[in-house]
Amino acid sequence: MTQTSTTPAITSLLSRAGIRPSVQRVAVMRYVAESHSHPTADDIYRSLSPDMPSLSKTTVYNTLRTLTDARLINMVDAQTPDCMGHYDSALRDPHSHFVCRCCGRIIDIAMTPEAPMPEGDFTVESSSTCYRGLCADCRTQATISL
Amino acid sequence: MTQTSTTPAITSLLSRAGIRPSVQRVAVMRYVAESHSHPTADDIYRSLSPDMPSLSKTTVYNTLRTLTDARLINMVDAQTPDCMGHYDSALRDPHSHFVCRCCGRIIDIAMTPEAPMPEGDFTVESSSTCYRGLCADCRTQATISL
DNA sequence: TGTAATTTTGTAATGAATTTAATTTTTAAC
DNA sequence: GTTAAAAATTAAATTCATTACAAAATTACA
Repeated sequence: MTQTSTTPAITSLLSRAGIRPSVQRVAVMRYVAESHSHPTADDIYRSLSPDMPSLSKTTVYNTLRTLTDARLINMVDAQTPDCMGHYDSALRDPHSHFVCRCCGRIIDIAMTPEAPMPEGDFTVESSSTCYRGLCADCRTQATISL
Repeated sequence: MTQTSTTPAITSLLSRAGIRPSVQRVAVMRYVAESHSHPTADDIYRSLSPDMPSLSKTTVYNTLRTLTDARLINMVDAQTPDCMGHYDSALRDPHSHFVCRCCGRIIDIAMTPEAPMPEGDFTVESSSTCYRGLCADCRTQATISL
C-alpha cells in the first residue's frame, strides 16, 4: 500500500483540494482509496460504522458527492444488477472495468484502450471503457445449468 | 428510418431471437430502436401508455430485461444524475456515449475507439466507452455563473 | 472566548425497481 | 372446437437507494 493512503496523506490531499479534512471525510476517502472492490455507499457505511458509531449514511452520500466533484474519486460508469452507484479512487493508475452481467461483480482491468478525443460540442473531462460479459464463476454456473 | 423498425420487422426479429412477439414487447422494442434519446423505463412507459392504456410498468421492466438478455438492446453503461437505467438499441451501428456531468444528457458519438480484448478469467461479450464532461449548454451556464 | 460559517446527523420523503399473486392471453393437444 | 397447460400481463404493495431538510455539533477566525 502506498503512502497515499495514510491518514495524514489523505488529510493533506483533501486540504489541497480545498475540502476541509473532517474525520468522516478522511475515513471515506481513505476507504475508497484502499479498496479494490468498488464499494457502494452502503458498503462504505457498513464498513466504517463499527469504528465510527455516529457516522450517518447521509454523510457518506454527501462526502461521496464532495469527493467526486473534486475528482478525487469516480463513480464507476457501469450499470450493475444491484442498481447502486459504485466508487473508485481517482488516485489509482488508469484502468478499465469488466462487469459480470450475471453477478454484477466489477473487475479491474489494468489495460486502458486508446480513447481518441471525440468531435462534438462538449468538453470531455474523462473517459472510461467498460467490458461486459460473464465472470469465471457465472460462466461455470451457466454451463452446469444447461 | 430503416425498415428494421417496422412492426413486422420487429416481430420477426423477436421471433428469431426466441422471444414471443407480443404487442407490448414489439412496441417496447420498436420504441427503443427508433429512439435516439436513450430512454428510461419510465420514458418508455409514459410514451407508450396513451396508445396502450392497459400497459403496465412491470411489463416494461420485464420486457427491457428480456430484450437485454437477448442482446437486442443494451443498458447504457453510464451513471447519470437521475440514477436511472437508460437503454439503447443494439441494432444501431457501434457508437460511444458522452454524458454531461451537469445535466445528465447522453449524446451519441459515432466514433468507437479500439478496445483490445483484455486478459482475464472472464468472457467478454461487449465493450463500450463513455466520455464525461460538460455539454455546450452546461458549459455556458457554468461560465455565466462565474 | 465569541461568533459565523461549515459540517454532520437523524428523520422523513421521494421514487425507481421488484415482488407477489391474480387475471388474461396464447399455445397446443385431443 | 374444447380444453388444459404454459406464458405473459396486470395492479397493488413492498423494498430500498438516494435526497431533502432542519437541528445539532464542530470548526475557523477575529
